[in-house]
Amino acid sequence: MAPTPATPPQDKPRRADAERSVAAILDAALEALASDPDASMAEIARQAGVVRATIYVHFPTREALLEAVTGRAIAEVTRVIAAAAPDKGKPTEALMRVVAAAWQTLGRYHPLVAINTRLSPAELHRRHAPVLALLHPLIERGQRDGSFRPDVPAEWHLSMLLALVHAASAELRTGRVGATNAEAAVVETVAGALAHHATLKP
Amino acid sequence: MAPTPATPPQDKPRRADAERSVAAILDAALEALASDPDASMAEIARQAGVVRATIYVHFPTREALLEAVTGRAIAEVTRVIAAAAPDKGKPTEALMRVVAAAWQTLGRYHPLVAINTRLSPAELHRRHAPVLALLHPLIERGQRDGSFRPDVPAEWHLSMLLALVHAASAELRTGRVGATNAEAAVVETVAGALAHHATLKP
DNA sequence: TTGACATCAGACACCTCTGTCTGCTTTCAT
DNA sequence: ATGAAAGCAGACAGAGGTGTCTGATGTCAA
Repeated sequence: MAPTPATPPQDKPRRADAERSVAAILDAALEALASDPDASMAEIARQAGVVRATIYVHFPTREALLEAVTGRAIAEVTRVIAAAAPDKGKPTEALMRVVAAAWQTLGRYHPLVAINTRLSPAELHRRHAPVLALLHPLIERGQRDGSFRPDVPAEWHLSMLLALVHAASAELRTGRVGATNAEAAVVETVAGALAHHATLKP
Repeated sequence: MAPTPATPPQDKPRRADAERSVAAILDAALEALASDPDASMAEIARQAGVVRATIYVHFPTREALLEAVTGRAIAEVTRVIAAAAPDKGKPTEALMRVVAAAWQTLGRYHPLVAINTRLSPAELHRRHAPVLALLHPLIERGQRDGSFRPDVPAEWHLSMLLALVHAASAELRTGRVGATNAEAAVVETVAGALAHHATLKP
């Protein structure tokens, strides 16, 4: 319930070595939590080349570290989506443009997606709230003009979108599909999933 | 690696009260793990109205209990899917029929889906192997005849299918969508996601 | 009815993780 | 160059979890 700030930002100007440590810790957390979403602080510290206590200098608790890691990624994706102008052009085209943009940015954060699997659906939605809020008008616009299936709430489409993108990211990590095909595949899969195609109804 | 049997079946004929205990434990595990996938053995025992040690009489380890709970559901869904004849009729129609059948059976196991979120993608695929094996030929058949997008491996489609059904189940549990709409929505969402629609490609 | 099975109640050893604390040393900023 | 900030090393208490065990009590099946 507490309005925890996503990233514990540059409140106080940190010293150069502190800045380096924080970066190393965040990167290590990203990697460590990718292979094991329950990775301990000790494991993260080890990968960061840092002593465990050092983490607690910058992040008061494990939870805070998690928030910082995910917040960084979500914030970046949110920026990219906003830049892709979800409110411009035909809904289907806008959707594909937005998903493509998000996917590319997500490229740097595929490890992070594994963390999502440790969240309850409610918590997952809470963390993705900025992204979902940005997309909600687009979905409704598409439902009004018949681009997207109108007989479900917009939240349904948003959940499916989220699930597909995350699953695609996981698929990429397994190596079952190459990075080259992945972008086109995820864009079209999402577009097809939300689309309102009368032909499919017998 | 060990070929653990999904359900520790009726090796030895258990006594009537033992049978009752096992059932209560499995049901309690289902519920407990739904609200918290990390629920402890103590919590499960409490909900089952049983002492913790009793669980260990029937399930040697926590892992084994988890296997038993998930195995029961997967086995049932597998049976239902097989009964829906995925190899008969046009691929798209077969897919919709199969998804609808699976979804209905899944109805009793929606709590269980939460457990999936604690599994790595690889582990998730392992547990769903019986289901995926059953669907694999259908996907390939649909790719050959142009029903499903052919430019991705069949495994891609299977992953997206799995992700959508699980997400839909989660969506249902949040109450954001009613049970009445859910079946049609999930069926059409899946069908649209896998479909090969040339019109979407600009 | 009787003996084997199952449960209960409670304890135990063991483990892992978190968060804190205490010196001591290194590194940065001024 | 000097003091403050940051890091290291290692320890600590506390919480919570798992799996095992014992002995007493209840329950089923033949």
